[in-house]
Amino acid sequence: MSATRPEGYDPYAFEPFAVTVDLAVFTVRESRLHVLLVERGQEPYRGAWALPGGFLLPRESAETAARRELAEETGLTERTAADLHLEQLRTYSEPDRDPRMRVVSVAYTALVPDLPEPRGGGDAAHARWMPLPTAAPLPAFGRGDPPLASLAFDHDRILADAHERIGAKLEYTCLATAFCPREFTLGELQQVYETVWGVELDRPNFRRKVLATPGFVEAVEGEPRRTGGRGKPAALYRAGAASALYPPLLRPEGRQQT
Amino acid sequence: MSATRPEGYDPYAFEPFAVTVDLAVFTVRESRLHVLLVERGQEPYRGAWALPGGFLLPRESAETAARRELAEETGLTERTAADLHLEQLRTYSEPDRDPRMRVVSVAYTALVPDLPEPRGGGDAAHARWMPLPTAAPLPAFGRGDPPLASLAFDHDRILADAHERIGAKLEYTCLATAFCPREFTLGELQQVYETVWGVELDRPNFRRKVLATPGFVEAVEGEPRRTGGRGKPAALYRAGAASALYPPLLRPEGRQQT
DNA sequence: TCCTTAATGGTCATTTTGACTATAAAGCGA
DNA sequence: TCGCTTTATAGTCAAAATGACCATTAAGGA
Repeated sequence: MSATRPEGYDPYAFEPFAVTVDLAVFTVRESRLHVLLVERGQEPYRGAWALPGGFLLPRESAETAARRELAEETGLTERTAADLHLEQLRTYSEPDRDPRMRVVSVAYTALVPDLPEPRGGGDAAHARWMPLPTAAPLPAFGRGDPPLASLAFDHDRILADAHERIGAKLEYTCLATAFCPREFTLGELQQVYETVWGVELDRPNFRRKVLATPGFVEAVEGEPRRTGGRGKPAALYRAGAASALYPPLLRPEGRQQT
Repeated sequence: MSATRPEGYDPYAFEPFAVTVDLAVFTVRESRLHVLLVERGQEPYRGAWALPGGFLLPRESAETAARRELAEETGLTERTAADLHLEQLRTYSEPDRDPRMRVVSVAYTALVPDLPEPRGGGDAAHARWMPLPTAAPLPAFGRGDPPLASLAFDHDRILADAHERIGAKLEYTCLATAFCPREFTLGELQQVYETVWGVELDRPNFRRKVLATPGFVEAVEGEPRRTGGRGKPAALYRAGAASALYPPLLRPEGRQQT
């Protein structure tokens, strides 16, 4: 198919690459978007933070490898991790992205509800939830947080791509519920949107939109939650059967984009 | 990071994979969506049709390899091909997707205006534009077309994913202009939407929407085209500077999705 | 008990759609 | 040359969806 593979050329003569998966695992915690990072124990980038990930096993698909890593890094059993939302982001293959050798990495994005601190076995001991810088439009939260800006390899780029992708997918899918526990209030769901997008939304309008979208959420039988929360107890909902939002729930700043 | 990589494990000991790119190159021709296919000259799947593609060169990124293949298969110079729309679709890595060996393939989607028949050098001699089955909602066109339904490897799946992706992207990006020549009429642009989506759109409404979206298209200075076309000559437009559509141009069937 | 904080229930004006009608400007066949 | 057909364009009108607000309800806390 190319000058590099003329007729008669041996198609078995290929350049070998190492293939890995990298995970951008997000959660919403205390109105901040957090990503799961691990501290590197060896060169290159020893001591730097990086996205969790690892090599594919010989007969594993990237998806399988990603779910395995997800379970390990979050400290959940694979069985529990099987329910988490995981989707392929894109593949990074720049020749020099890893100084050691040629590594092609398939990146995945995972959305999880607020989990306990990562207590995985193995070297996940160095894993930690790191808050992402709050987007401009929101009131400035803790400005003293760890400066998340120079991860190992090209992981800054992967993280940025992942953040952008989930922001976009919240618009036209029911993905936001993946950040919530099994039962949640509309206020919590709205928090997800506000946190990921970095904007504030009008509560009544958000509620109207969500409830008007068939299959987005479904009410839990009886009672609202009372919790220690200050205001009026909110009704509880579960994720519905729909996967797409129609019409979409567009972020307000969309107008300003080019 | 895992039981397979305990502390002290040599991270350099990785399983080698072959890495390829596969291309789903689309064009709109005579109100049908066409994809570029090549006939395989050797086993496996000898004689079957497949998406064009090939191995990454030692120091090439997947993107570079994809653009190189695109130029070769379409018979365009790399310089010309550099202007074509090319974007990464996703990566396919099932262990047995290639019977010969472990191959991880990064798939790309390309959109091109109606080009002459592929006359590439090398083995692109077996390349051909193949019409895709017309989606249900449209009037049944030539039902006697080649049954595009069992491509080599997992290329059916890749093709289906690519088709779905471009359909979705037409909704919220200005991508449709990538199918058109440099100057085009609104009727031609509408054709793109109708062809990819397999629906009919209301002409005045389509026109209103496109012209109301700043940066989608811009009018060409003077005159409309007259061409042999039957009706009133249409005004000519060029692609504008915008890349996103806000609000999006939603396909009508959206409602029926889950 | 009064105040503050959220959740909910509504209203109203604007925007955006979707469905259509009407007019203009070619090409064609008789 | 005269209709007829075809495609482009200009509008109209009502329904649907959004954005901006106001009001009420039901806790928890000082």
